[in-house]
Amino acid sequence: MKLEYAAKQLEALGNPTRLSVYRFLIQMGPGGVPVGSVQKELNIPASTLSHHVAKLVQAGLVHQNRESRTLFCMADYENMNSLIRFLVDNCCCQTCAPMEVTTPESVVEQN
Amino acid sequence: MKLEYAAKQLEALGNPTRLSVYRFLIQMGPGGVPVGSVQKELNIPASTLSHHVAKLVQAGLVHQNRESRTLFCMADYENMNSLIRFLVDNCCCQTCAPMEVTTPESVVEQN
DNA sequence: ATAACATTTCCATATTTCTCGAAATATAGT
DNA sequence: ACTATATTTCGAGAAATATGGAAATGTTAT
Repeated sequence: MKLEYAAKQLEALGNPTRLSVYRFLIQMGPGGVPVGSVQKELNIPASTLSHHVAKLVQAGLVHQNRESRTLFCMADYENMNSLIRFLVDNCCCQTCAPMEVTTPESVVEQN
Repeated sequence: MKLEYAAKQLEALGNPTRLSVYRFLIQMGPGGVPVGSVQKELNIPASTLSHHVAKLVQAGLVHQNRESRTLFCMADYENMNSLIRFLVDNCCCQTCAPMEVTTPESVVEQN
């Protein structure tokens, strides 16, 4: 993964509101949740939330999937795994007892 | 680790310049490097670099250690490990084949 | 004391981010 | 057509970030 791309994802997560949104999406599982549910659950004004979600989508950390009137949001597990791998490979002590990270083989280096 | 603290660290890393500084510090090993070396190596004006380093220090990701005239900077491995653990525990697919992360037992939950 | 060196702080500017109400858009039901 | 629902876009202000030259600080050597 390119450093610029990783930085963009880290920046997207580097805001308490967005990080809590992302965590919530993870907690809600791969099926995703309507934006409105996030809004009510975390008590974020609709337009503010929309901006934050857009930023997460732009960074490739969240997907959206329209189902008639409701827009479902879901965390992108693979991109998150790639990001964590970037951190482990590039930003972790190399000589220390290594952090062993096992990922499903579906997670491939990309971007 | 508290979400706000994790967000602060992610924000600190979420800038290409700072991320490259941090990566460089990691690469240079636990002994640390003078600020000036970072400056020359990565070609960042002194005052700009100083600001960025300060932000990394504030986030607890970098330590500084003065040795006469030169100020050595070194990555904080433990806090980085805690951050990665936060991401794995809170922001990763819980039902997927889990990412197994083994850390030295010295790494303890903090903040 | 003065000079050289390493780094930070001061300062100013340009840019970006964050916030959120109001209006717009898009979809579905009556 | 009209209404209700779900979400985004517009617009605008306040705050924060990023950048870097110049001056200040602290340290060592002469």
